[in-house]
Amino acid sequence: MGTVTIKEVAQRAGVSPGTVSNALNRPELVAPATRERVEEAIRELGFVRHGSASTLRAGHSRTIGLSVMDIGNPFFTDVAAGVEETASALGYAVILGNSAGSLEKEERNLHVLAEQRVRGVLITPSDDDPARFDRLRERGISVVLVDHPAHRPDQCSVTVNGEGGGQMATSHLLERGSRRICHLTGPLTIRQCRERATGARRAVLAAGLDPADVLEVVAMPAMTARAGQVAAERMLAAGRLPEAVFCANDLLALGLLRGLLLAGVRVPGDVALIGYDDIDFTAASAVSLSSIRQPAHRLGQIATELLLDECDNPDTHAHRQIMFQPELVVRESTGSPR
Amino acid sequence: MGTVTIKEVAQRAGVSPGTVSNALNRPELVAPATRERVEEAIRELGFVRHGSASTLRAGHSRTIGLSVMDIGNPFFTDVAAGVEETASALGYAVILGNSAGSLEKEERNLHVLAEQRVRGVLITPSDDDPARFDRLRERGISVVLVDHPAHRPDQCSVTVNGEGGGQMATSHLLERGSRRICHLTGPLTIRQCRERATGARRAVLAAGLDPADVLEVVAMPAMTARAGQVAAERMLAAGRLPEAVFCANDLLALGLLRGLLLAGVRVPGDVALIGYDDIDFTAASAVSLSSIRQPAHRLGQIATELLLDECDNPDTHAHRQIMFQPELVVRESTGSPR
DNA sequence: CCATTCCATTAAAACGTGTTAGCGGAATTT
DNA sequence: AAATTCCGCTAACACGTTTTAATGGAATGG
Repeated sequence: MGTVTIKEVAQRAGVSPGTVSNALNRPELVAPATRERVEEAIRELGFVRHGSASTLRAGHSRTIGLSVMDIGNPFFTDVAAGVEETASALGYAVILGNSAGSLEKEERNLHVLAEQRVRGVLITPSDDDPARFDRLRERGISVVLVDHPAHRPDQCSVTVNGEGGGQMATSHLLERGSRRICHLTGPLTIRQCRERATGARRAVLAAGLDPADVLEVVAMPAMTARAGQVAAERMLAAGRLPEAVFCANDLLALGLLRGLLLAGVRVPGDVALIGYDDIDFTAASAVSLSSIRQPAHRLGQIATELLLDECDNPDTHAHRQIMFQPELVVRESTGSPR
Repeated sequence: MGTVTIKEVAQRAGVSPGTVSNALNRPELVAPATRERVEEAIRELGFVRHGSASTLRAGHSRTIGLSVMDIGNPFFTDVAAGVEETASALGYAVILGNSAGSLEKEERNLHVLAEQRVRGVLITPSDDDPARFDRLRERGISVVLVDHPAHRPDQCSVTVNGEGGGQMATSHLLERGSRRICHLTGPLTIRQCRERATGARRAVLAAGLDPADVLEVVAMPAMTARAGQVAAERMLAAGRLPEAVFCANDLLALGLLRGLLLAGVRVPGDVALIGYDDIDFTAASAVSLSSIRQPAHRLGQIATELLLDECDNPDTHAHRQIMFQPELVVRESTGSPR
């Protein structure tokens, strides 16, 4: 009961199991008439191919793994949506893992993915160790890094220029006239945070100014709205507000914005504010938020295409490190002070 | 090369393949000394169990499927996070599908999940047809409905009381003194929208008022911030603003809020506003948004526990239809007019 | 000391599919 | 008409694991 196998389909269609398999996987090998009979038998019996048996015999599966750092962050949600859309269109299933920033959890996820013999893995790694994925690749599991540059030429990666984005945001604040800028960011162990900070510094230098005078970097332990609000409270307690804040993340920016507004600080009048990621909600916030837009959805699409190309055409595949350019979106929070 | 099998591990440890399998799955059957040898061999060779072979032989996998309606909606993201967390803790992998509201896509997802022989499926179905999942259950794939009530006692479901939530929101507006209320919602083909609308109506009746006088229902084709802003523009064009708006969704509410504020309408002074879902961003919006909180993360957790219990203890398992109660969260957007 | 029980281990048979080599017959060429 | 090529199909094995029945040896009881 329950499971109907390829054998029963064969019997019903009056052919051998091998022919049914061919009709499914290499239809051009089987005569139109028999193919029709097989398809009818499949429909009548409600046959569904046993993916595990198929994987076992064929040596590869129709699934890919996706390991992200924070499924709660809309940026990663957008990436995930792009991945799911592309993979699904090509008949691949996506196994989702949320590392939540924990290296241990990430390792556990990768182990599960290895057990499932996924065709490949898309991952936003929590650390910088490039050797960590070698074990996977030795097993024939391709790896594409998402939002993290590959260190070596034999690996694909898809990123957005973080230094460029940081520079863009900071230049915008400088052009606006701000000369005391705070860069509110997350743990500097996170590469994206480091990049954006570097970009900020570079923008100050490019303007012929001394970072020591102009730029103060404040790193919070988390990149959440909650952390942003805490940062606001600290700034207010310290007494001396910066003229502008560049947040490494829209969530931080939204929290900071809320904290400042609650205390009666005017934005952008007293403090200008720019975030990063341009998530959907920035436009709807108290003061609409200027931000650096990243093509998250597209990132997911391209990463998936790269991965599946690497899987399906291992010999012709050329490893690529693709870097998208972010885009400055100016809204009210850095508008001219009224 | 690459794949190291149970056989090689057995050879290295000087035992038979069967013993290695036992050491992995039923350690109590093998003597401590040999178990130690086996574990060492596994470590040395970097052996990873072939999940497909295991599934094929054992007849069931360690994966569950999750099919949601809109991965971009923070409510579902929270659910997904709860699911991933719980499943992962129990050693299960989660295959993610995004139906994007399309029935056809949902069917395709379910087919993929059936092929993968997932242990069970968590689904937020796009329609009301209860028979649609029978085919899955015949194949031994358990189904738990998420955010959708089960019609039959032999099926688990986890929901949040939508009528109650709708009533709660509307009563709150009525108590506040509003007598011309607009209910802004999405397609009424969506069950959640219907429920909330019913709740709104019931609240009006419970207050001894006539819905025809008090309540106007406006259904948008989508439940996005964009749609909310369009709704605001229409209201303004129509000239006559309601005293209060109950939105079936925070995204709609945020969009509406933005549209109203841009036109100089005061919230809650001219129009009071309440949303639904209480997503993270409501607190950070222009005017912080009153909303109906749903325990999304918990929903995901419980649904997963129910599903895995049904899988692991099919005889003792009691099907349950769990309904959570939502919670009113009052913020500025329904505060007393200044 | 023999019979019994118990324990740790093994050999071998599945699970459902993909694939390879080969077979018979029809179509084509000599 | 015989020889060759081609086409559509089949038989049978392999993939890596789990599981059942069987095995041998140690421990226990009479």
